[in-house]
Amino acid sequence: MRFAPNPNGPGTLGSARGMVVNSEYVKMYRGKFILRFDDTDPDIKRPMLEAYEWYLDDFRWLGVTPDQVVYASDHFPLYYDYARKLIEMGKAYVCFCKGEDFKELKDAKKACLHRGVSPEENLRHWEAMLAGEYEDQQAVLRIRTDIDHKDPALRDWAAFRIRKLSHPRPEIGNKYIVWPLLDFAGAIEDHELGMTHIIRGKDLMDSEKRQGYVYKYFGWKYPRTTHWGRVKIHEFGKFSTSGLRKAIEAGEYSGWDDPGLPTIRAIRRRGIQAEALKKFMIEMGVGTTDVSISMESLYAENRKIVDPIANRYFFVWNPVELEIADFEPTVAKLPLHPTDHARGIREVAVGNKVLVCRDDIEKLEVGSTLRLKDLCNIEITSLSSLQAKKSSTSLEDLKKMRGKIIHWAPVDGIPVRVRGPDSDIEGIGENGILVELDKIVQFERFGFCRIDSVDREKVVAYFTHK
RNA sequence: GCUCCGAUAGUGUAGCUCGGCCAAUCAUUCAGGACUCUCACUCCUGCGACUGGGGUUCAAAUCCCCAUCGGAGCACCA
Repeated sequence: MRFAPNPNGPGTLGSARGMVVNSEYVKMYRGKFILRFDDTDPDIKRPMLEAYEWYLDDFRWLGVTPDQVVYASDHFPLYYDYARKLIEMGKAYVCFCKGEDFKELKDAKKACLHRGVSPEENLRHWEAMLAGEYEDQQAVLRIRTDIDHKDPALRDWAAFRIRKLSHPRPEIGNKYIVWPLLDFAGAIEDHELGMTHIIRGKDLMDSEKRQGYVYKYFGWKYPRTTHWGRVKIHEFGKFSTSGLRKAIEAGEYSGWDDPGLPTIRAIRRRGIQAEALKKFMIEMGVGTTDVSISMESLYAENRKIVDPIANRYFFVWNPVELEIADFEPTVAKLPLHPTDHARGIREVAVGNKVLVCRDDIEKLEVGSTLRLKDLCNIEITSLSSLQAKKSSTSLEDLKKMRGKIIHWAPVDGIPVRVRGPDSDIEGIGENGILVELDKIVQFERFGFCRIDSVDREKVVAYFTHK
C-alpha cells in the first residue's frame, strides 16, 4: 500500500488518516508500505521543500517506517517512456484544443480533429512538446478512451501538460517542462511499485476508471481499491492546505504549527500523543461517507494516555493576591501525581500571601470558608483587599463546612503563557514547571498542557485539552 | 446537464460480501451515582439508531425497486 501526498504543505489531520490507516493495514497483513511524494505540479499545488522533511518527521513521530520512500518527480523519464509507447500504440494523442473548446466537444461526445492524427505525427508533436517548441497551455497529451462514453468524466483525459517553471527540488530544477498529471503519474507509479491495494479519497473515484484504460492498453492488472469520504472536524470545519496557507499568510496564525490549526505539527506541539491519534483514525474506519467528527474523541483517547504520566502543577489564571493573616511561612509538600505516589512530591515555599484565580473568589463573601489545596483552610475576612485568616489545616473540617477546594500559586511563581486553539491565557504557575520542558503536565483544575519553552522569566505552554 | 457513490443512537463505528445466532456492537458525548484534597483519572447506572415506501422470503439492518437526503467527478490541481 502507499500513502501519496503532495508535499505542498505539512500533513493535516486528513493526511494523518492516510498515514495511519495505510500503515496499519500493512502491519496487519505484513505488506509493504511506500511513501510516495506526488510532487509533479510546479504551479497550482507547488511542493514546499520543507514539507518533504515534515512528512518524514511525522512518520517518525507516529512510529511508522515506510519500507520505501519515492519521489514522483524522479520518474519523468519513466513517464515519458510510457507516454511514447501509448502514442505509438495509437492510444494517446497531442491535443492543441483550447480547454473550453475541448470541453464543449467532449460534452457533445465529439472528437476533436487532433484525435484522428496518425501515431507518427503525434510522435513528432510529442517530441516538439518535450523540446519546448510549444508554450504553456498550447498542447496537452491526451489518453484516448471512449469519446462517447456515457460518463463525461472518462472521455479522453489529459495526461501531460506544459508548464515552463522550475521544480522546487534542486535535483529537478529546470530539467522538465512537460508535467504528468495525477491520473497518469499515479497509474504508472502504482504499477511500477507493484501496488496491490489502494485507499484513496472518494474525490478520486473516477481515477480507477480513467487509469483503467492505461492499464488495459498495457495489459496490467489494476490494484484493489477502496475509497473514503472527507473528514470534517467540528472544531475546524473543512480545511485545505491552500486555505490554511492563505490564513497563515494573512497573519491569522503564527505558523503551520499554530495551536489553532488542524495540522499534525500543531497537534504534536499541543501534546497529543501518536498513539491517541492512531486510535482516533482507526476508529474512524474507511467508509465512503463523509465523516464529521469532534476533536473530543481524540482528546478522550489522549487523556487516558496522558493522565497517568502527567505531573500535576498549579497554574493560576487571572491571579489575585490573597493575604492570610497569622500564617506561618512554610514549605508546602504536594504530590506530583494524585494516585501514583511513587512519583514523589513537589515543594512550594509559601509566605503569608498566595495567588488565587479571580473566578474562584468572585462569588465569595466575608466569612466564607474554603481550602487552599494541600495547604490549609481559610476564612475570608475581607474582599475589598482580599484577606483571610487561617482556620484549620484539617481536610475533615472543610468537608463538614462543605467548603470548596481551590488551587493557588506562590507570589514569586513563574509567569506562564498558555497558547490555546482559540486564545492565549496568562497566569502564574509553580516554579517546578521549569523542569518539565517538552513534557505533558496537568495544570490542576485547568487542563493538560505541553510545556513548549522555559526560561528564567517565562514558561510557554501549549494547551492540549481539559 | 451527464455520470458515480453513500445513508445504523448527538458524534464515530461493528454487523451488510454468504438473509435467521441483531429486542443491533464498541467508543465518545450527555444525564445520574461511587471514588477522589483537581472541573483529571477510574468505576457503576441510564438515555439513545437500522432515512421513508414498496417488493422477494417462513424470515430483511442485510437482497431488489422507487423516493428522499447527502457527497463526489465531468481541470492543462492533487
